[in-house]
Amino acid sequence: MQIDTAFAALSDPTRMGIVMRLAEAGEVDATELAKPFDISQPAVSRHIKVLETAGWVNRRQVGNRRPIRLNPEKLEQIHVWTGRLRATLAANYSRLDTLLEEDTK
Amino acid sequence: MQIDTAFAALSDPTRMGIVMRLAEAGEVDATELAKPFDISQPAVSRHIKVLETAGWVNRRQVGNRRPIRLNPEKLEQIHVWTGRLRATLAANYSRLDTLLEEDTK
DNA sequence: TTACAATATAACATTTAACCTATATAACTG
DNA sequence: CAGTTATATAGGTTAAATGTTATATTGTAA
Repeated sequence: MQIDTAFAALSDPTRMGIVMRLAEAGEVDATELAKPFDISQPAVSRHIKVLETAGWVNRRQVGNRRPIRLNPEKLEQIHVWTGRLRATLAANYSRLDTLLEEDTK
Repeated sequence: MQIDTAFAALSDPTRMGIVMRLAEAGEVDATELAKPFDISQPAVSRHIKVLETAGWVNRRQVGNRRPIRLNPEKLEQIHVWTGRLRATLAANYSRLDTLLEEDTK
């Protein structure tokens, strides 16, 4: 499942910004995507590649442009994962609190 | 909100392993937490610190031990964030698909 | 108080990530 | 075909992350 790879891809503010923008704008060309950032075009190109490798975005070819869009499955995967972990945690929480009280005594 | 910091903290497999274990075990001492990993005790200690700084875990002091536990709020935060982004994406999706069809023509 | 156990910090080496400029590739335009 | 636009790759530099060993700190226990 390589869930840590998915997290690693979002650990950079530029990539996070790209993901947020794609969620709102739907589909954006690489060049357009690069504009708000104060780094070079090649740098953005590599960020996009990192996101693609991690499964966060898909690219298609339209003429000489490469529109990028979010892969909703990846988002879903993280959402589900956090949901499950939350459930696991909640299940263990009451037991844990009991232990904490004993410790305090 | 520094959501990318939260993701960065989970971008390392050791830290991800620590978080998973804490979700299941509730609360674990630093030494105990280090055992499954093939790295030194100081390395694990630093990973714990990264998680703590990012808000993923809390430590308390019990004698000369430092039991660690997950901070459920952080998990909740990520869960909510992915949920919202998913909603945003879904809202834009029908519009996007229309665009894609026009392109294909 | 002396020694031990749990954990953190320091100092240093090594790997990885991110950036830049220059250049390559591929498609569009005249 | 020649020039331009969009994007990717290569080569090199710098900074950040990670790991190691040695040592410091703090609490426990004899």
